[in-house]
Amino acid sequence: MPRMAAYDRQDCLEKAVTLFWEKGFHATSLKDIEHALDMRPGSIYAAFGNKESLYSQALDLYAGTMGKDFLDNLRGKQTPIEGLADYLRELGKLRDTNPPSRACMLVKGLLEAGAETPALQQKIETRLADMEAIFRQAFAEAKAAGQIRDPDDPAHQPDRLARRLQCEVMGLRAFAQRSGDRQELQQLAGDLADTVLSLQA
Amino acid sequence: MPRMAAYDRQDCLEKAVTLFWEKGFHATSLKDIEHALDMRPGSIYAAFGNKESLYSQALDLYAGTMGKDFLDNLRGKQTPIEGLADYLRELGKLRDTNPPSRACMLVKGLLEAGAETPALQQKIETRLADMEAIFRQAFAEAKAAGQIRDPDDPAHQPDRLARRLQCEVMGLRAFAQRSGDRQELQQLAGDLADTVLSLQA
DNA sequence: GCTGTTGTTGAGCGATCACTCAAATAAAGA
DNA sequence: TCTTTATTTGAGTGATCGCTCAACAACAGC
Repeated sequence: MPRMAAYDRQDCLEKAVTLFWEKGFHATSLKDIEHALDMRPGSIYAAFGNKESLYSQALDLYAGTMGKDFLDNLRGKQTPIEGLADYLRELGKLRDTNPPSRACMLVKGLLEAGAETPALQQKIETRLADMEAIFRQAFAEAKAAGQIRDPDDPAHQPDRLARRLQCEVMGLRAFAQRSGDRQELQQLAGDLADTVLSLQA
Repeated sequence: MPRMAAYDRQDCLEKAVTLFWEKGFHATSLKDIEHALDMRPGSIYAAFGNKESLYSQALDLYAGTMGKDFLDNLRGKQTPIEGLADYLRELGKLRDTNPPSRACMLVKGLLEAGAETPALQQKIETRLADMEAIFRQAFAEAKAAGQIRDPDDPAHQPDRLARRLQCEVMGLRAFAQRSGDRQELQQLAGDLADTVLSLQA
């Protein structure tokens, strides 16, 4: 019957992630989007709604990909704890592999989203809570497997460890946004990873 | 001779800090600034240059105040290490005392500043490096006083400890931007503070 | 080829952006 | 009081913002 869409939706969203991740929501104009997606305004609005909606969908794709990558990374590691430590260590290499967007897109969004965009705020909070839950689950599995030292220490409960890990990931990736020495970042990531490893029974 | 300025420069910059800190650079319009400073465009441009220059001067005031507050906090504490730990613990209360801007303005700027504003990028990097140096100095004093455990551990060198502390402060304050439970933030800050305390000899 | 349906196009909408400048205004010295 | 000099004012600049929509183009069934 009708005409087929000329664009690939997933491909567009990936390009939108790249663009928004780098420039942020406010600094990205529709001109930028038109150029990045190679689409004209009408098509963009027909496909994704408006700028905020496109950003929101890009956030979903980003968060989903991040969560999936994290879980993939955990699988195949000796223990959950070692997997978590490795994850931090990997973030130390982020400087070389992923310029110029190193900070977490969710954190960038969290710090940028104001009261004028409550829907974005809520989405970002939800996605961050999702990540925290994934971390908590990993720590819970480690604890269930008896791999956490001092399991009765209240500071070693999965939820507290998860929040702390998320805090450190946020900090590390914000730190990584700086233009400082490559090796210093890797060293910092290693130090944070060692802290996680020291939790091991 | 001439007419005196009707505004107080320092007072204006403080208001600019509050405004930019909350809304970020891009989301703050000149209308917002006119209203916050109670000045008309011409006066603003005569006094501070342009929007970017005003933001830059606000960053300076913010960073200076933060550094000063941190050093004031260190004085009067039993040991440097305890002072650093207390600083982290205090950040856990940030949720109640300082809404709605909890994340560090420098970090917000770092994640927002793009290649279009290299001057801002540079200023932010410099200011973050200054903060890192202040942290390093505090750890160096602690080490000189023999208050650091395992002083030969390379991970316990002042520069590495400083970077790690800055990373954790960045993370904690980004985390604090979330609307989550008040007590959870305080708990997280406490856990991070305890990690610092565990460095003590 | 024709028709019906949907996707694509891009000129252009009103609003807002950062910013300017000539005129009005206020204070200090003559 | 009058002149001089600096500051304040706000209407208005061109540019860009996010976004719309009537016209056009492409495909599937007939």
